[in-house]
Amino acid sequence: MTADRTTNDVRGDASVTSPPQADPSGSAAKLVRSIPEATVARLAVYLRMLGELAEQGAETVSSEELATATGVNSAKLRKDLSYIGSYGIRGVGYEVASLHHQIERTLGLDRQQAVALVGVGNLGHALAGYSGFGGRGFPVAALFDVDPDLVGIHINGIVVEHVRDIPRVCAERGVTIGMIATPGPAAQSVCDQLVRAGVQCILNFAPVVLQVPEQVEVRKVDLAVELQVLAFHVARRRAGDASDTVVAPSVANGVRDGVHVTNGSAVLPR
Amino acid sequence: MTADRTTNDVRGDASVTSPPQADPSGSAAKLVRSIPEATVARLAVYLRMLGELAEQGAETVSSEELATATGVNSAKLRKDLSYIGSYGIRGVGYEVASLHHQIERTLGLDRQQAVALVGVGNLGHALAGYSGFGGRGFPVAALFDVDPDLVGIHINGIVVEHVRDIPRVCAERGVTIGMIATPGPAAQSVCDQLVRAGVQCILNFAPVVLQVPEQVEVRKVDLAVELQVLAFHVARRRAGDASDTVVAPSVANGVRDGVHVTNGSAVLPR
DNA sequence: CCATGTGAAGGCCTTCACAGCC
DNA sequence: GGCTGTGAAGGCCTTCACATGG
Repeated sequence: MTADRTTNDVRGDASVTSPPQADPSGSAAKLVRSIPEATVARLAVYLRMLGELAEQGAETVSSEELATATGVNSAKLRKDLSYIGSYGIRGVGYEVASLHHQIERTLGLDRQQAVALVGVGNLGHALAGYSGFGGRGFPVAALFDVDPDLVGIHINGIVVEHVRDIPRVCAERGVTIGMIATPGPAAQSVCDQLVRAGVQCILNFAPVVLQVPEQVEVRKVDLAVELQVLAFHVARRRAGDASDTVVAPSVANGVRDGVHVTNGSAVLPR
Repeated sequence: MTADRTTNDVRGDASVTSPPQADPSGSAAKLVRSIPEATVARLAVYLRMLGELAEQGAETVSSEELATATGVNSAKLRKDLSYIGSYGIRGVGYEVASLHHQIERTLGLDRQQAVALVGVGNLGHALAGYSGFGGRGFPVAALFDVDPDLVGIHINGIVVEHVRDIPRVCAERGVTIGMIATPGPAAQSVCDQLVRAGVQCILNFAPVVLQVPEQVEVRKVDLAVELQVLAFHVARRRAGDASDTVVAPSVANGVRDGVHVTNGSAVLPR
């Protein structure tokens, strides 16, 4: 049955106040519903699947179907959706188009967010060329680097500018999200400049902990950590049982961990 | 004060039995200590910082120092370290080299893990060229693609093989970890072949939920999700208060969320 | 005295189970 | 009858606070 699931990361923080919601009651702003961080990440996953379902011509989905397709428990999915409102029809399921729209609105994807990418080395170059961003409402509006061999070249029709111009260029192009794909030592300085340029959120690929003012949100993607966590599981498995054939059907007494899908982000590698 | 923290993802699962530990007691295997998944991810972060500290010539660190440097709470750090044993010295701190070694052992990094990368398109090419893998005990031992224009080329001295040869090549080279950087539609089929080849862990960059047998561990990295979560926070902020200057010092009543560092993986983009 | 290691408390999230509604 | 929405229960993880020991 190949159990699997996609659980997402968690802040040490509490949950998060919701975006503007057409709340009919004139209640004070203090009691707005709040959405757990873990739920927000999963909503993005549901959204993608809803897009695929719509393309396939589906009109409705049940929580069970959508949950299976996205690798979560159906109760969890219903609870997640309950945070954004009651858009399901009992006895039927969810209307695909409508739910898609509601999630999009909740995630703030109804307006485009200009992205700046700093560091067009190995990884950065790949990110710059990744066509999935623009298509998903995240047009890459600016590229930066310090390498004179890179400054001035075009990637996907965008010129690479010098890092020193971050404040001006970001302001001009209304950048709201920054991505840092520089070597570790350069990351903090780049981060500071992005913050000075008014960027509110940063996706950090550099292996450092960024210091930012309270109002700036940082998410970190650390490939080395991912691999090391996997390495741990390989080691654990090797230690645990002796079989090394592919699929051992017998289940050791009490060691029913099995395997699962973890974490929460992905790239359309086109 | 730039509060920040790096919280890592969480499985829906329970924690995880520990790797072989020189337990002096002859106790039954059933009671071995178990390490929370969240802790495992942070251990990798501590490990990197310990490496840097060692390079700088530090002999010892306190939990407070190491915690600040890695963006976590010092109590959490001590609890994390307590899962792998008592290697600290009260009144002093931790011996850098020794702690580094213990974490390495716990994560199973004392033996190399051969990695196979499937899909050398945009992102995959960048990953293949990422020099940080080999240096960290994860040599990329095999590359695969279906594109005839790619099969046969060399990247970093490694030939790109055809996907159909996954079972043979992976077996030959003792691959234990697979990375999937193909377009979404190809991912499941590639995954099946990796599993058939005996790969135990998979790092999935494709935006699909992989179906795997219970014994295979999958971690997913989804850039689109990361950006959408950030977009949500931008939207939330825009909805919350009206100021859009860079650093508004006043804190809205009850909206003291601020900002933080989230999630858990990163790439040394060299 | 200072910093580790850890029971205990608290918080967030998941899971269960069923009432409510179509 | 079926599926959603949700209170309640349970689990994992974080945080606190202090006993413990160099």
